[in-house]
Amino acid sequence: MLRVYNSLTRKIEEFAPLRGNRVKMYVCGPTVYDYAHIGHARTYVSYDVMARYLRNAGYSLFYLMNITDVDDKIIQRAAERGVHPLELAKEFERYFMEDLRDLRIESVNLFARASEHIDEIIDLIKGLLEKGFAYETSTGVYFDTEAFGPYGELSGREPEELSVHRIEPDPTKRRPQDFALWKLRPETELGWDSPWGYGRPGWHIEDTAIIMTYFGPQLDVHGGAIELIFPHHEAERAQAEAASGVAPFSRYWIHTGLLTVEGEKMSKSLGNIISIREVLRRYSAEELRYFYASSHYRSPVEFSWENLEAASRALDGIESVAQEFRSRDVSSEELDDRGRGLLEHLRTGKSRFISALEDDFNTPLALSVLHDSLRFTARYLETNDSVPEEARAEGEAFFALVNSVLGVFSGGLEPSSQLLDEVLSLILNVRERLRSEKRYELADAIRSALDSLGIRVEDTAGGARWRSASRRVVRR
RNA sequence: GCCCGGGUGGCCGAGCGGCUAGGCGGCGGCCUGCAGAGCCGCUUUACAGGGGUUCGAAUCCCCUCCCGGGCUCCA
Repeated sequence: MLRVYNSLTRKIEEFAPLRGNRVKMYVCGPTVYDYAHIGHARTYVSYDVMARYLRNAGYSLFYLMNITDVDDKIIQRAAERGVHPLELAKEFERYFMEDLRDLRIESVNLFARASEHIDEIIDLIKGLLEKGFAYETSTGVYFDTEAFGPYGELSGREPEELSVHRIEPDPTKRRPQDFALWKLRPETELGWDSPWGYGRPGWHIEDTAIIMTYFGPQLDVHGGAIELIFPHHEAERAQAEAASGVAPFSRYWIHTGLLTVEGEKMSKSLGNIISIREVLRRYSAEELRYFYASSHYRSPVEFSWENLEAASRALDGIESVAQEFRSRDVSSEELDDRGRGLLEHLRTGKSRFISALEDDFNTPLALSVLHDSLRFTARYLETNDSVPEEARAEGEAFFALVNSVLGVFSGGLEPSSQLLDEVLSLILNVRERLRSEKRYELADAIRSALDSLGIRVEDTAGGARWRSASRRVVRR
């Protein structure tokens, strides 16, 4: 039974979708005006793991993500470059999609652009005005936070503290905490006609409109990074529940912790950005995903190249043992005590791995279970040449599960092509010959040349063995 | 200032009333032409500080200190 932390109740709750085993999940997507960084990746990989887990556990998941392509920052950046805002947005949306692909994120069912849901946004605002949750002024349409009782509940704020503000509020608003649903803008700027005049939607309304378009008044999981809980998610919830009269808008509100660098969150304003593509030039997606999985999704995660390197080494050890395990001969003889022990250990390992994930997606604990199982396996391999077929099947199932949820194994665990196998065995045979003739310089040169191709050669007592090490993204 | 999270061994990071977490790094050993990986041993009587509750506290309660985030740009 899956249990998840719900930000709304601040408790771990049993996960039960609104209808049967169907799960509607929405995650706040990017504002596409620049390259995404590894803080964004942390969030998207976290939800990817949750999505993979849910599907693996038998849920029928529909995963929806918005693309914010209407936004002041996009407009500003486009003006600087002398291009149309939607052109600029398209360009960075393309880069974002490339990043997702390179991060092995394929779990999103539908991406929805704000610019393509203006009608729905306008309808939603109309509804809010009719029900008395919004009011019109000379600068736009605003949400009346006082009319919506539970405002502040999600982020745990009292009404009086909500009026505190850093930026001078629009003077036509009734209260500082009221927020824009529609902003009137000059016709020279990007915008659309509306019953209230030419302009653009406010920050929060696109998400609500998109969710309600595809999911109706309720969804199961609403996700995003913790920094969005206020005011963004607070506002989304208010808009939706006010408009539909149905509560809760989202059954579970899930928030990911932020990625920090030297203790501070990664953000443009601090100038401590490392882009996804920059990291993927040096480390594989699998290594980065392992790094993320090694801390809990709600905890802040401190990025450093050293920490990523440590993750890479840990993953390397896992792959090495797994590879060795699968390369051994299979024995179909009756199980002896040790064989039975291995089988049992792998079986309980797999179930403990699942239990860890069921506990609010505790990936660090799940990884420790994996290490534990592999250490046991490695010990077995120290003193046994072959692997009982039952244990082999159990191990394969375990690794397949790990990979389908976490996506941390690179080519090393995929079946390689026959041609590659044959070519490598040819090369390694020649190299063996060189070694037996003590021509080590040439043998070592071959090993290091293969290594730079992503083929790691390891000489063991039983002969040379190779595996494809993590594949870095190579962009032409 | 107010509101949320946190502070666990050299580093990362689970645990959240009793049971060796795990990983990375370092040192020694086995194996080995070298490298790598693995195995064995050590680093390991760690839980910010101070009070309390309890037979028993990293875990519960109170106080203090420190760090991160939010307080209408943000994944």
